[in-house]
Amino acid sequence: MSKHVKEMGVLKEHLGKHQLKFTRQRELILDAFLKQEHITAEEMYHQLARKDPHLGLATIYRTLNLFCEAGLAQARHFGTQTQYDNISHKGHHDHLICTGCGKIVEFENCDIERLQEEVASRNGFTIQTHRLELYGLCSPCRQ
Amino acid sequence: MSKHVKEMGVLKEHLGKHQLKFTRQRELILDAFLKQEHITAEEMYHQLARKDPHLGLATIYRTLNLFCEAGLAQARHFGTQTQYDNISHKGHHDHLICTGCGKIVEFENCDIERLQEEVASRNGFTIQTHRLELYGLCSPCRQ
DNA sequence: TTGAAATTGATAAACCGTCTCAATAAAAGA
DNA sequence: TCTTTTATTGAGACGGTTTATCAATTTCAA
Ligand SMILES: [Mn+2]
Ligand SMILES: [Mn+2]
Ligand SMILES: [Zn+2]
Ligand SMILES: [Zn+2]
Repeated sequence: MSKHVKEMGVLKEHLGKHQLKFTRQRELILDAFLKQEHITAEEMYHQLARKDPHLGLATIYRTLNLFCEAGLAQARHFGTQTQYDNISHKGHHDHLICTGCGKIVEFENCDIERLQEEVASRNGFTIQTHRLELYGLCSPCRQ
Repeated sequence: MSKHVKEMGVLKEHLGKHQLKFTRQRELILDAFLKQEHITAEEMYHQLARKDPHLGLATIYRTLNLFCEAGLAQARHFGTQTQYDNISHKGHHDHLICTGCGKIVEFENCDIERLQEEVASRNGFTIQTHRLELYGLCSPCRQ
């Protein structure tokens, strides 16, 4: 009856290719992760403490990093902490972040991405990844 | 005979407005900072150890953060460390970063900035700041 | 020159994420 | 299934970076 069948498949395929094992913890953490857009290891730790009080913080970190390698998540260093971004069904995207209330809006913009390529090639670079964050005030926070 | 007269003025004005004092350390650190495009506190600490072996690391951190408040620097959390970006005469700009050799190229692109505004207003946001980093390989690093 | 107030340097502490390692669990083989 | 191998886990130690603390010192306005 578990949801996230497709993503669980992605994880299992990655595990298979790397001689890794499918564990109760990995299943539990993936289920919780896929319900979020972004989450920190610490947040997930507290959230899962109810379901399994013995789940260690190190396991959360290890598992979220595993999800990154499997292409389900993407780590973003955000201020002092690391946010794990759920990219399982969305793929790449960038973020608008309200400095008032902390709200995060995801967006994609092909024109910007194209101009990025232009800037890169003009400087002799080949882009591998990028990071774009717009900080400002959302409509409610401006009153 | 010191250079950086203009920036020293900016600093002094900020100090004056906030009841802060102009010290030998602040002058020394600003002079060193303005010779760099980007630098970490640790790098500056080692660099200045020759001129003043007693300059404390905490003072470097405090002073670089002060420069941010005065609008001379901008902190960017970069991996595990904080880079202080010299924006005194360049103003805002973004970065191309080579994942091979670590080289950083600064750039400005009005078209991208304009599209960012568009994205923001379409989502009801007013942009205060943004952060755009393009990661890839520079021409030498691609062989 | 004096004195209030800010600053400094040394170091402790906080914080975040990784590492270590003995115990446990998974899965492959018999 | 039972056995054996190998990966994983959880607890806590650890390491790197930045901030907090505080007594001594320096700045600067009066
Ligand atoms: Mn996102
Ligand atoms: Mn720069
Ligand atoms: Zn808001
Ligand atoms: Zn390079």
